[in-house]
Amino acid sequence: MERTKIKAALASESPSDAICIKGWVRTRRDAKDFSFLEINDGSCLAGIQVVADSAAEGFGLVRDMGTGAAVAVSGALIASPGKGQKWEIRATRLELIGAADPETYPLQKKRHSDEFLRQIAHLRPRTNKYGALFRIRSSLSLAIHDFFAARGFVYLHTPILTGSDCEGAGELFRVTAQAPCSPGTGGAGDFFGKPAYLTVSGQLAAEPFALALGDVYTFGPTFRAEKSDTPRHAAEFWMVEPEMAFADLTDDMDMAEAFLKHLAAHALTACKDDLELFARFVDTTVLATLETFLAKPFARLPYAEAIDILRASGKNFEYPVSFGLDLQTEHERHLAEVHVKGPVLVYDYPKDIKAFYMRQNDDGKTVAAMDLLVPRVGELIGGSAREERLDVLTARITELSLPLEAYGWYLDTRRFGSAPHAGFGLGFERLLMMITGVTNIRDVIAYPRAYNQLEF
RNA sequence: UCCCCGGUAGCUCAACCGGCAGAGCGGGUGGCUGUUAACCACUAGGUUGGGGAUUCGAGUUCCUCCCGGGGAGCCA
Repeated sequence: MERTKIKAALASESPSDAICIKGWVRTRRDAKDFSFLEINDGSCLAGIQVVADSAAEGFGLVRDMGTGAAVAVSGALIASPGKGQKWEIRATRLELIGAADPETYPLQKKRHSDEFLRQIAHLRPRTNKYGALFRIRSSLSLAIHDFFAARGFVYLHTPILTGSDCEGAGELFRVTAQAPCSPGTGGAGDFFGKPAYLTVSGQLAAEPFALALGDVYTFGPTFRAEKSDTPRHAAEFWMVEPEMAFADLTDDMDMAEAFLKHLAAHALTACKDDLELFARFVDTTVLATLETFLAKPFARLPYAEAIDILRASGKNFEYPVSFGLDLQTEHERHLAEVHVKGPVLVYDYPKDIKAFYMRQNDDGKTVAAMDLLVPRVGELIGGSAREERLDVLTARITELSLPLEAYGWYLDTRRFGSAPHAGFGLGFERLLMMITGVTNIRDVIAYPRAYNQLEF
């Protein structure tokens, strides 16, 4: 008999006398002559209740169908006489596909700590919370493509391997085809004949495509070798990077705001059931947070004004606040959590604390850069208008003593048909943290990679 | 890399001033005609993260290493 997914079975309009489901036992409750089994197949948060008695073929195997076992159940889908569920399956045939030894199966039908589940990342998707998390992750990934597709963006795949150590964001992982400790590592005898790295951003590769296809975006893995051992950092994470031709910083901020609102709205509607789990057990404020997000325009604050606000706050910050210094975590939190109490776009940063490619403003002091700060998560988006003027960009590269020759291809885009353009990067895992209320980035990645951590 | 907290049964945690290592859940066995965090009874389960030191005696104090969590820096 053809397998029905539990999500579809639970959504049935009418009973059925022949249905087959396959999944994993979450819990079993035995009475004297019959048993209840709750089966989950990952298609949705809810499981389906199976009632089995001696009339069912294979009933003798029920004693081995403990938590974690893979089973197939055939029977009739009937309205449940019990409380708590609309439908249940009265089994006519039970099959044990894969047993799970109850003495050694690590997952119990009780709540486990995130720290414990992190150690069994290969089994945690079988829990309600992580099943829900990864369904939401999938759904939001697709929503990202929907958003850009609806606006005529081209989805661009930029390389994971790069020879450029000047992408301007963070520490890089080196890649080699040489034996460990070989003297030729990264040199002339190595695979590429020169040092190779894992990408820290697709932006520089995306810009030329924006200046050809108009609007493009990348969505893929990104690698940072910083020894940032915090709940908000991973060595491997996914980043969304739109890049738009004929766009300035205001267009950039408008796009970032529309993008996030689209994703928040999508989570509230398309991921409703899964999201409610997080609202109940992880962070009771997540739904309200998303609704606040949608309710009004994001606050926008020039950096200089943000500095004034921080100074006027009367707060005794650990780190100094003055024009020209980067905002520290405590400052970002004050702006997003205390001052605005919601998402805030801070823009026009001093040029000395920002990357070389950001467009210089006429004041000679600032660049057209923006960060989106959100409560609890901190920096969710970083973006800018790109310096499109060849002479200004060349001068800036020289001023910073960067290797001009390495940027030949990049500067070509400013040499031939240059145009204003802008873009931003969004850390996908941080978005998931914001939406679900999960506080550790390692719990929104299937198999997290971080400093001193490379398991599974 | 720095600062703080923690590591005790499969899981979550107790154990007072240094004095016999415990509970709940989970597991096993038995019971129960509709359960749903099922319920009731019984039962097994420990090198207290590793190493060293102090002491008549260390889960508890000291040193050191390992692992986990939180904060900072850096960033998305």
